[in-house]
Amino acid sequence: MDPHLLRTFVAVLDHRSFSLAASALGYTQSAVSQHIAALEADLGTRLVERRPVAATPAGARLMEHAPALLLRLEAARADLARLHRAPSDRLTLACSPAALGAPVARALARLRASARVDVEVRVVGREAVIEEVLTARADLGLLDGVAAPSDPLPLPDLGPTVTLAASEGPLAVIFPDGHPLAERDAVRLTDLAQAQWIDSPDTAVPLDRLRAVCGADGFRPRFRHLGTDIHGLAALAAADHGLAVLPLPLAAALPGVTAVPVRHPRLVHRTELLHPADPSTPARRLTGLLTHRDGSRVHEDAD
Amino acid sequence: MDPHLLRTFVAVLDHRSFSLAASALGYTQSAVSQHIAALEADLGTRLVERRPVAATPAGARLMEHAPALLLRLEAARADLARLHRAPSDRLTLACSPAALGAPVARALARLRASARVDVEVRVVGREAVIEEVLTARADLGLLDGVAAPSDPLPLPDLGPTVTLAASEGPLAVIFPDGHPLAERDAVRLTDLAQAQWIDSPDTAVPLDRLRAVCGADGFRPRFRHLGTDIHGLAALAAADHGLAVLPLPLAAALPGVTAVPVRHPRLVHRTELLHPADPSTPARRLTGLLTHRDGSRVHEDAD
DNA sequence: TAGAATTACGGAGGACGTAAGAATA
DNA sequence: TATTCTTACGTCCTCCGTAATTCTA
Repeated sequence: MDPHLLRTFVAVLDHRSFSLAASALGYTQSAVSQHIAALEADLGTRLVERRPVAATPAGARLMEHAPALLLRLEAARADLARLHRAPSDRLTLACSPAALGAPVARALARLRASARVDVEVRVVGREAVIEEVLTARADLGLLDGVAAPSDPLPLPDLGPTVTLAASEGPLAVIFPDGHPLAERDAVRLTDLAQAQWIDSPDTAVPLDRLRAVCGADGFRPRFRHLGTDIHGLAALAAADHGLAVLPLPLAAALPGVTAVPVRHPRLVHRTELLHPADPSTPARRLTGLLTHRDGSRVHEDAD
Repeated sequence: MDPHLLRTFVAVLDHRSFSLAASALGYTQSAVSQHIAALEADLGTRLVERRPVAATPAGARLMEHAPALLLRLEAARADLARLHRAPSDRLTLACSPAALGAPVARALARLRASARVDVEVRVVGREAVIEEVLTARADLGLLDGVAAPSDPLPLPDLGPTVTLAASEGPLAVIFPDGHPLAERDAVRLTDLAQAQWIDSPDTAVPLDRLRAVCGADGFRPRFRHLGTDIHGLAALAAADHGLAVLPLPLAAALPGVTAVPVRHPRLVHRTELLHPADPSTPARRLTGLLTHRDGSRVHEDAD
């Protein structure tokens, strides 16, 4: 279970090919073959089916461990490296799309007004936000999702190196303009379980999360939208491809769609701040700006 | 960051000695010294101070990663091994002390009545429960704690290999018999923040958890009780060394102390079932018995 | 039969033990 | 000065590349 072997194991299954994995990792085919053989010998099981290359049941099980393990390993190294890097005026913020709203933009403006700070915001998928923070490619992360009021978002293990802060606001469903339900003051999510939904796991609230949080079946995806582009999602929703759940302030400003608040179940759109154990000075300042406003937390509905 | 190096790094800090770590791991002193040197070279930082042996700041940081990392690695291996082990009539259950109440005992009785199953229950500390399940030394785990009603317990990352089920019941504070507050029908935890508390992190509800869940400071430990022995804790509480929080049904049966229900904040004693992805047949049956009774979940207060 | 994984083999480098050398309490 | 860690060095073993071999779509 040498991490090198795990890394090539993951690469082999990702590429569905020994040779492609080899060139991706800078090895020869032969080395990759030996890695897989060594791993299989070590674990006493066949992990990969060849021709075509695919995971055996045991390999699939290992694939549930290996990427997380490698990420944690890299995170540990990045965490140590952070201890010794020079203090910087640069702030890199990894952000899921719906977490980047007006409050964050304003907090960044205040940060730049108060000191000379170069800012880089990277809008990426939810899992990538975690990855960027853990590996110190970003100084801070902002991750949005849906939860019961004042509950935290369910996050995978972030290790000892990050903590959380949050803001909360109302949720909305976006309907195409003129849709019968777009007239409503509010909707119940459970009434819409059987509607047409767009699954946009990185941009909107993922449908499996809606299912979990509503405790209801339904929310079956008929249309999948990959990427981190809220406007594109709005265009799809406007063209009646399906519904999606977004934070209300953001959804209300989208063209071609009407945002209707979610009334039931009682849920909020929540943003968590992923905060390394040992943040840079600009990161610490932004954390202060984001989590305190007149001594209380930022609420998006305060806008 | 070879796991072998991490393992000796952890052993060195655990033993506060290179030579002790070496003999514990079956290496020579020299090898351990080389391991530490290699790790320090790899990470570009001094990790341990010698004479006396202690962690540097960077080493302390690494110690927040390394044990979890090694556990996850062992967990992955154990998970794969589980796939290929022979079906067994034996059930090993790892259990935190306050999770082992009458409902669990009865479920085990029903299991044994319905089939020939050898049972082994290991009562261990909370962290050890997780460890035993992840490394497949136990088939199932039962872990108790305190949370808001219907909230899950905050658990560290359990990987993809385990899921949870739960039972919930009321909480109580134990007072020495005859204590003025022992007459009450109920108490508010926040009123007791400044009282004398016994910190018994593995047996009762850990004080830091009380602090977190009450959102209040206080609950400062003056007396620490290590081990997994509820009766011993009761003896200490009866002798007026301090208070502790336990599940009500269990606390009510303890000698020398009076159990007073916690009314506020609204909290429950919750038990989570740690369930491997691929459990043995007896484990699956016990899970069924524990999580369903007449189609609903077990509630300890149903007794 | 061509594309792709495996096996054979050799050289370079790494890992660990023995033993001698420094450092600190 | 005794204990404990470090360094030097030799051996063995592992790792990876080249190249020949086997497999299968």
